[in-house]
Order: sequence, then C-alpha cells, then structure tokens
Amino acid sequence: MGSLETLYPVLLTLPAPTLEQVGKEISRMTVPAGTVLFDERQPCQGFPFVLSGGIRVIKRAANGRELPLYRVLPGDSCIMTSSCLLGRVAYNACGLTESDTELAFLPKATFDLLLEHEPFREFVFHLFAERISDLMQLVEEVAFHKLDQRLANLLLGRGKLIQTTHQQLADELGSVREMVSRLLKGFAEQSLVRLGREQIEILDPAGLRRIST
Amino acid sequence: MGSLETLYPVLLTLPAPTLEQVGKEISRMTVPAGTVLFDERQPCQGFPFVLSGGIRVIKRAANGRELPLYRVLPGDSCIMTSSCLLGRVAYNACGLTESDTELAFLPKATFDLLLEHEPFREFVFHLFAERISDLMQLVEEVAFHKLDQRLANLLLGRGKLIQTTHQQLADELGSVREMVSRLLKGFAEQSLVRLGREQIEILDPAGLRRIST
DNA sequence: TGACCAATGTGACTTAGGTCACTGAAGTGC
DNA sequence: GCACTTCAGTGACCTAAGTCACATTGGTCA
Repeated sequence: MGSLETLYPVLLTLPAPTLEQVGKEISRMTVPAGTVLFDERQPCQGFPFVLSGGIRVIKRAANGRELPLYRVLPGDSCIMTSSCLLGRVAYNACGLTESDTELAFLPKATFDLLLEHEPFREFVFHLFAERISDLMQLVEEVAFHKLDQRLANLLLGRGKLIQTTHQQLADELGSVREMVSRLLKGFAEQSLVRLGREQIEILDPAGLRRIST
Repeated sequence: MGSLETLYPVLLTLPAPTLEQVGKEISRMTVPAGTVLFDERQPCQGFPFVLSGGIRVIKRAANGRELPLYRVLPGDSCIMTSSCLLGRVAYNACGLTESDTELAFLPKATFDLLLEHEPFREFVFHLFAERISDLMQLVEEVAFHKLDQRLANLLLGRGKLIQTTHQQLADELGSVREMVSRLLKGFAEQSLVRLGREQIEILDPAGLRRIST
C-alpha cells in the first residue's frame, strides 16, 4: 500500500540525490504468503524493507516444534537478514511470509552510503535495539512464565473478539493445541473469556492481565 | 591490563585528532567484583568499553531465579547500555561485574562523532549482531534443550579439568543445585566425567558432545 | 441429507524439572 | 583434634507441560 517513503520516513531526511539513487538501485519483489525467505544461513540479498504483508521469523527445534522469535511488519526491517550484511554473523532462524508480501532490497553498497547519514544510522540502531528488546522479552517469557500467563498475555491487546483457532495460538506460544484448549477452558470457567468456534471473546481483560503478569 | 587501543584496535583506524579527542573525553573507572552496574532502566552514562574484568548480564525472574543472558568481556561492549544510547529503548536486565573491572565511558557526543567513521560503525554493528546471535542461541537453549543437554554443553569447551561448584553451574543454567548434582552423577555413571570436590574432570568429550546436541 | 473434515473437548498417562528436608563428606581455623 | 562451614548426595514428593487416543461438534458441499 504505502510508498517506501511513507513507511520509512527516515528516507526523507536524506539529501535529494541520495534518495534518488535509492529509488534507482532498490529492487522490489512480491512474494506470496508462506514463502520461505531465508533459512539457516542464506546469503543475504541486501537491506530489506517490508512494504506490505509481513514476515514471521521462527526458530525450529530438532523435534519439529517451532517458536516464533518476532515479526517484521511494514516500517520495520529484518535485522536478521540485514545484520549478516552489517555484522557478518550467521544466524540460524527461518523467515516466512505470513501473507502476500512486498519487499524492497537495497544493495549493500547503497546501504553503506545511507549509513553516512546520521538519521538513517539512528533508524538502523533503533531497529537493532528493538529486536534485542524483543528477544529479551522472549527469553523472559520462555524461561520464567507459565503457559497460562503467556496465553493470557497473547490474548490481551488483540481486541475484544479474537478470530483464531486453538492450534494457531499454540503455534504462537510454541506449545500444543491440547494445552491451549485446556487453559482456555479454565479461563472460560473463570468467566474471563467466552469461547466459540474459531473465536474467543474477551470478557474480563483486567482478569487476564492479572494472570498474565 | 591491555590498553584501550590494544583491546579495541578499531580505534586505531580513526584519524589521529579524533583518537586524541577520545583519549581526552573518555572517563575511566574501576569497580570491584559484584557491583551492580545497571538494573532495570538506569540512565546510561555513555558508550562503555571494558578494559579488564567482565560483566554478567542477567535477567531476573519474579520468583528470584535468574538467568544469565550474556557476558561482556574486554574487547566487547555492553550493547545493553549502549543501545539505550543508540536506540532509545529501555531494557530491563541487570548487569553485575564478575570480577574487579576497569571500564571506560565515552560521552554520547564523542560516540556519535566516532560513528561518522565506517570502521567504527562496522565494529558497533558487529557487536549488535553478536548479541542478537547470542540471544537467539539462548532462546533456542531455553526453549528446546533439556537440562542435561545444556549442562553437557556448558561443560564442554572449559578444558579438561573444571574448577567449579554445582551451585555455580546451576546458576549458569538458571536451574538449581540438586538438578545439576543429579545430572552430573548420571554423567559420572556413564564415565563421561569424574567428579571431585569443586572439580569436574572431563573423561569423554565426544560422549558429552553427543548428549549436548 | 449424509459424508466428510476441521476444530475442539477430554481423560489417562509420562516426563522433566523443581522443592524440601535431610545426611554425609571435605576442608578450615583455632 | 574439634567445631564450623561449605559442598555434595539423595529420596520423597509436586507441578507444569506434553503425549496419546479418543469422542464430539459444527460446518461444508456433493
């Protein structure tokens, strides 16, 4: 939907010739939902901008279970990909498009050029800082929080009426459907939610929040 | 021990006047082992260099348990502190000196100046990338690996003869002493290690590696 | 309407990990 | 040598979470 400049207003702080160069050298692509964008150490094609859609970055376990690490939405950038560009460190995680996604890639040379500009640097650092913050949050969740807390937390901030299946919630938590069903049943018995087929109505956000902490 | 330039050779790539300015504006401090350097959202004093000693960055749980996130050793920098400088994101973790530690802080203004130089930028990006990599590794460990795997992994790469207590190992893993004792006993029964008071002798690294995967 | 399928509910069981409450063993200082 | 402390070993028990094997429910579509 939005143009590159609307989604990434930091680009507007660049000098006009630089911005023009960006426009010239950026390469766009559209990929359908469910595409694997990268997996355990793929060569990186440049600095990625997400224009629409979104990317789910997950970590796969040996036993097939998987855990979502974070999402990359329009306006963000996938540090995963970009930092192999920046820091020459190989990660092993896997990125999938959640829905049809438009991407734009900036070649490394152009990206380096942009980094000469303080506002753009700040933008990139901010992306890094946010990812680190997300990952720490995740470590905290996985290491210290029980599943009911994590589920309650997941339900909160998704609106009053959530359209989803138990399986999807389980995937989100890196758990299994049965656990989610049981916990939701417990929530329903406490009148925190009302359950329906493929939908959950939040009745008592405060109560959920109490559990989620 | 080492000078700033020896530990951070990237500084030598800076123009002489800049380097001189760094020397002038940097402030050094020495803190004893066990000092809390920062805790849930402290103001940051600048970009930190570690000259000797080391910092343990941990996450505290509500129940008092704690999990080490990563260490900052001489030559590294604590992204935690620095990225609140860079990305204006507040983290909540806690940093403690592991041993007597010499630190040097660069004021934000000087740090911004250094970022004008490509090699220094690269250095900083690399630090970020490594931390992210560490954190992902940690997520993987905590979410997917069993304690015996994690313990085996911890023992490996620490030399043939490890001087430590079970309690210290447990702290390292975010677990409890009893579990470590039990697991070590199991390892000993498989002749993977020989146990002694405050020491563990690795007998079969290959066997441990098999477990650790 | 009846076959079919995805989503959900549920009980029985297993496992990993943690907690508690001890006991014993090895060093340390006097 | 003896008191004291720290470290380690161990059994009994508890809990969260996952696994397995189903039964049920509601919707879709030929």
